[in-house]
Amino acid sequence: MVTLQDVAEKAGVSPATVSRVVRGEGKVGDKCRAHVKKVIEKMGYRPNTNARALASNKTEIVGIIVPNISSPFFGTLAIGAEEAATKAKYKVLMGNSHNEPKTEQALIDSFLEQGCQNIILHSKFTDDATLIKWAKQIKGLVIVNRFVPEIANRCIWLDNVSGGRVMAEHLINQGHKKFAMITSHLKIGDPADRLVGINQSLNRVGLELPENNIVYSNAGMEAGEAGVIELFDRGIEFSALLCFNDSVAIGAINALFDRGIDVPNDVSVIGFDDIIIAKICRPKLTTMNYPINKMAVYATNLSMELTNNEEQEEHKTHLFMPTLTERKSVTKSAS
Amino acid sequence: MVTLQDVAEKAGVSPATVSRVVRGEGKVGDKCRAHVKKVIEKMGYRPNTNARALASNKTEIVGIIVPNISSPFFGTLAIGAEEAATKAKYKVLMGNSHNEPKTEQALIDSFLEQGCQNIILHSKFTDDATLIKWAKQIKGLVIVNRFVPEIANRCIWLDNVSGGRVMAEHLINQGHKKFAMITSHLKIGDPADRLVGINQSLNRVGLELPENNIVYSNAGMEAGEAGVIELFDRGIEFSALLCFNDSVAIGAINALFDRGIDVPNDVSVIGFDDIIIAKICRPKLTTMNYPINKMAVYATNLSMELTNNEEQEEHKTHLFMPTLTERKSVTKSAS
DNA sequence: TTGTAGGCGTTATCAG
DNA sequence: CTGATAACGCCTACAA
Repeated sequence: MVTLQDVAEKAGVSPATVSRVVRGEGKVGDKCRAHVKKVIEKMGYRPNTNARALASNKTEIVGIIVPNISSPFFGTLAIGAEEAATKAKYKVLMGNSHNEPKTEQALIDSFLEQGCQNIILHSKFTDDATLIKWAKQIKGLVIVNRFVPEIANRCIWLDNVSGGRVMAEHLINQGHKKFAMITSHLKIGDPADRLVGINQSLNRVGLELPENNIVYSNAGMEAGEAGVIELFDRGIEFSALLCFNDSVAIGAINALFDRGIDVPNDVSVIGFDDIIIAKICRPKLTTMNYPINKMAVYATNLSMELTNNEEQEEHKTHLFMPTLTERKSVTKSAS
Repeated sequence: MVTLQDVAEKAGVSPATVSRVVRGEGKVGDKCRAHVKKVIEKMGYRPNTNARALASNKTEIVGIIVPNISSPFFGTLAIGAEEAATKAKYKVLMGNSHNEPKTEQALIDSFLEQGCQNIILHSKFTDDATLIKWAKQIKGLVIVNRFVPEIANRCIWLDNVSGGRVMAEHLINQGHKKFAMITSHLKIGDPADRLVGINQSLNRVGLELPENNIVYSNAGMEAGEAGVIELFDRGIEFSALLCFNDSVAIGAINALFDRGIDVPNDVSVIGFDDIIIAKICRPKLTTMNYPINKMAVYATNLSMELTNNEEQEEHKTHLFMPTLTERKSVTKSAS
């Protein structure tokens, strides 16, 4: 392994000078710099990241913590973060929390131990207080998909109320009047916000989504299937079904299909997230696009700015808007 | 930050002793050890990974390099590797090669720079010679989904010939006689091996897959759609369609559906990989299960054994078998 | 603009 | 069994 020292000797300069040209900082004469660069090239010198981290107490690593990277949504998040990190020559550490706060804490500790001060965190079950504590000890901590007022400027999140509003409006514009919904049993956060938006749009035109037309469950495909069955058991009539996310929507469509109900001709279904399978399923899903990739890129850049002492407006947060993606699962109401 | 020194002073012993108890190596008196441990606990000491790496020239990091972690297949791979790594208290570096050898090389360099000697690599486009070179300089390099004879004991791969055989057999057992296939345009590696297996099964019972019944394209959903159209343009008749992977299969099913052809009643379709969407699509896909998660776990453990100087049989490779997963896209032939 | 030297937190080799 | 004491490779004041 070639060290800074080796290069310095070969080039006939001091280690300090080589260090300067490697980092591109400090004053170095043009001739000298060119010469050193050539020697570095020739010897194939690569700085030792660990030594550098030890001496400078800094690293160029961003850590990504998500529930499960194999889900398309988080995979997309990870790709965005990785892209931004790689572009800045940062490395990326990855960890799956499986939605367990304990695991999350362990990952944070592990990353910190590695000297990683840039962490992109997607956390739904760790309490605000803990997040605030972490934010204090981790300069580059950024939270994705959650809003914590005390650390607003570290939060990159989505306007779920607006999302709910837009999806309901679209259905209204297609002439739908009878709605049902399959959403998450979590009564706070995203699901609740979307419901607020949906009701805003509905109420404005004198329509409503009766509580009895809402099935609360978890957020997977099975939930969509079970949700449809539950709605039928309750004897609910509806021409438009709002789903918490695309997986739920696809499960619902399958269950409807099994009962001989065609989507979109008999019932319209709308999803949320716009994950890859929304383009693959049949019918292709009309859904709200969640710009998670862009958000991840943004979050990563923000994190790096944070650790590089770049000026950040403390009293600002980072809110993204979901947008309607029209495909084939929603159509005009027959009535 | 609490250092080894701090602990040593507080405990009234030398740094060397603390280091010994931290690492659990070397001889330390029972009393002494217990006392030091208590102090460590009380002070909340965490070893500095970078200093450790610098001094010992070892790290506990495994690097994962895949084309694109947001695809379900690679996401599943990553989850398996991460799980095994985390269990051994290793950290995980992640990189996406996007199938570009240059990017792959850059990632390898980057990981090496970090001191990472455990690398799980999924590479299809880097040549054997380069892989062999890497294997020489990276003690814990393990290749997933590829066989390179010279470094056989570092290769974790799938018996694609057997996979092809099994999928064809299943179709034969259902009474199918007219086959078509949409596969990858790569004439070597996985696609070719599967084709060999398919032909073995077919030939044994006097059947065949004529070259004209094969469409070569890439491996995405669009390829499946285009493939079906191409087959019809050629006027091919078939009751069973073999697809290179699940995405292709789903694209094919959609294209068939658009033409009023029902799967599985009119045509049976079989996929490969058994990614998550195989359970989600309609009809649920009959496909070959690719145990990529297990393979990733295995690969990661092997990599760690390799760097820990555990005995490894040089003349051994690691071959996994795909298995048939029956769902709803294949049925008995009408004829 | 360039060089010197001390230090970052651990490991590991010797003595004792 | 325990304790000094060099490394490890690089950064960074401080000098020159």
